[in-house]
Amino acid sequence: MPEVASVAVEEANLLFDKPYSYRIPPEMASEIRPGRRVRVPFGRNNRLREAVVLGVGEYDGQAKLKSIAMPGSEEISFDESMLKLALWLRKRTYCPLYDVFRAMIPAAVTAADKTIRFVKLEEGGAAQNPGARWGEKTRKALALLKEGPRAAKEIEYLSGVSPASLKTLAKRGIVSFFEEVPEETKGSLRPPRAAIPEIPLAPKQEEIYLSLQEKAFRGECSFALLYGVTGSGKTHVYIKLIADVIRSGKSALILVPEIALTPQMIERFYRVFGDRVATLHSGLSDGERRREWLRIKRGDADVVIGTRSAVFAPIPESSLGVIIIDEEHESSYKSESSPRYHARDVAKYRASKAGILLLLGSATPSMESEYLARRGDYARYELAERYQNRSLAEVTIVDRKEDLRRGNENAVGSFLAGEIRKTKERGEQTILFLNRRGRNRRLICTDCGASVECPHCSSPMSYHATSRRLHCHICGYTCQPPNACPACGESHLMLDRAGTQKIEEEIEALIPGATYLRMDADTTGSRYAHTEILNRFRDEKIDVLIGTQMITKGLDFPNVTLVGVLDADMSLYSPDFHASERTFSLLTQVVGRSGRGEKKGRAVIQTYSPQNAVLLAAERQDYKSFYESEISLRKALFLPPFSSILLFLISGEDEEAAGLAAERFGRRLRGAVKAENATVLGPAPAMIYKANNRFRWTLTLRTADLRPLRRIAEGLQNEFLKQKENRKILLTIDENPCDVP
DNA sequence: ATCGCCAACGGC
DNA sequence: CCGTTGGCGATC
Repeated sequence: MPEVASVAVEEANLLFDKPYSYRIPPEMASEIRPGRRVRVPFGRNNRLREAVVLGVGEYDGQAKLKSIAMPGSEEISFDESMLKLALWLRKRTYCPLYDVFRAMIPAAVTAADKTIRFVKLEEGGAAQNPGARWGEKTRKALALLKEGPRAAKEIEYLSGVSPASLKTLAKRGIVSFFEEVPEETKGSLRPPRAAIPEIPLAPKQEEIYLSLQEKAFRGECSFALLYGVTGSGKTHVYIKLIADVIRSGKSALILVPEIALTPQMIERFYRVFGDRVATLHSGLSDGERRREWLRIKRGDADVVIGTRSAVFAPIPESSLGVIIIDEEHESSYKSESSPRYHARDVAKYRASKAGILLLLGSATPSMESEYLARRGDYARYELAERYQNRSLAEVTIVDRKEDLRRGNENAVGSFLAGEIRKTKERGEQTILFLNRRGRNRRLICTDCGASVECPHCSSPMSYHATSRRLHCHICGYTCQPPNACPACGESHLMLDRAGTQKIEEEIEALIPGATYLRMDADTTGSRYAHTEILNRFRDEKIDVLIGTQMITKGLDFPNVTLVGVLDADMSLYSPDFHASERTFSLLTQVVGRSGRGEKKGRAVIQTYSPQNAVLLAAERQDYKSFYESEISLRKALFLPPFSSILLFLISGEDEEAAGLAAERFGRRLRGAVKAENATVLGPAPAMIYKANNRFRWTLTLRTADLRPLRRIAEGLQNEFLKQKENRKILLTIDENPCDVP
């Protein structure tokens, strides 16, 4: 019987993060095993903390040890394979051990069930206030409550009634409050388990499917990359493969980027696999997330679809049958907070341990995956034709300088305006894409030209129409819009028009009578606004949909035959070496929204640099030539996939101290890797130099082989954090970051 | 992080 | 003389 357990404790700073030993009380001895979650007293005040058992052993009688306070539930623990995965992940994420465990099980699952406040109508309550005349909001709230009890927050949200008036209603005995654990079963209803329908495949799809099927059932690990142009029917191949896998009694794990953006794809899986589907994504409530996780854990669902963190879905290694990553090039698969893992790497690990097929799919494969596939590390498949022989959209690049020369400063150029008009006349629809990567409306001083910056970050604040406040996207700080410019003191602040708003005005002027809808951060405030806008666009045959990043993915409207990209240059000139790759992929995706039905699709790309090679490749929708020119550039510059990158981020509240610490660390790093095949750049100020009141510096290391450098980097990080002069300085390390910090 | 320990400093 | 303050070290 084990007497001692070594555990990873939560909220341990990197400075004192290490395995701690605890006695196992005899009555717990039979259930404590590696991977089990427990609570232990920690520190001088013996506050109970969550911990995960790493190993068990005998007590040598040497040290004085505290005892485990209580075991966590067996169901919500880590099996041996997941424990191993956690330790593997820890070696490449440079974070406290418990962070890795925390990322692997959703907080909604591990947290003790919380009750929330509900409201219900009191029996005969209304009779106590005969003839009472309520306000509109109160009447609406009471009408909702007639249907049954509801969460107080929900009532407030739906009716607009204030918490105070609800309280008043309770005081008068008309309603009453009670606390309850929210139901787990609430949520979207989906059809019951259905017979899986036959899916007709085109000959090329069939050929690929059969080859993948052979790999999937070979009983050993294999990796495959499916390159398929937009609309080529990759999903059909996935579904056939998944159907085979679950028929054989195993489970399928499917990763998609930000699921909220592809409700159509999820719908499709529900229609085919019914209640065998479980989803894990950010749009779920805590209760739904907990329910879905437990369904997977209990084996009640064998088709798991989710975003990045779903790669940790609790499917036992022996039941895992296939992993599919759709749109594998998407950067949202890389976590940008601790632990900074890439879901693709985790999927590779799980697939190789389980001895199964990992299938990566994309219309614009990442440079890394395409490189590995061409080298023969992955099997490579190609779907070059659109499903049912629909042709790809015809793309035209328009030089914006032409319009400017003629004095036309509209964002919608004359050629594009003409195309929109023709499309409208044919009774077809247009999508206009504004490429301003999450940039929101700013408050600008007409005197000095500065935009209002966050007081804690070197980053402009953005105006949110829903709250009528300024928000900082870096640190989350919000405030009322100031009256005077913080930079020059003049009170000439003006809200710039939203890019999409400006386009609306132009459409009105250029194409009289055209109907349009706008989709951006301002119009998609609530959870369902997204779907609502898209449904209206489709059902009411709105002429033009104007939107930002959020309209690029997965939309499938057969009547859309024109797509306009207003400013293709925006993402092209960024300091990140991924810029070309991102722009090409973005344009391909946007263009792919056009001509998905039987009608021919068109696309117009407006740019100031019409000779740019990336744009020209996008015009021809020629992934191959894009890849070939980009890969030779990467090779020449010793960039991934020819090298791996370690990014060191050093930050401190004291500007001078942070800079000096970065200098010191730079010298130390260069010294430590002298014998390795590595180059070090920096320290350089981070892109966002000040964030959250901290001044930030970066060092970038490139190497052909990461493996020997992991231990060196971890050692240097430890050494750095232990030094007194670095007391208030943070050092984080990111392997192959996707975004510049 | 967070807490307790000890040594230095200061008001009366 | 005793109370406050701040650096230091440990966390099983």
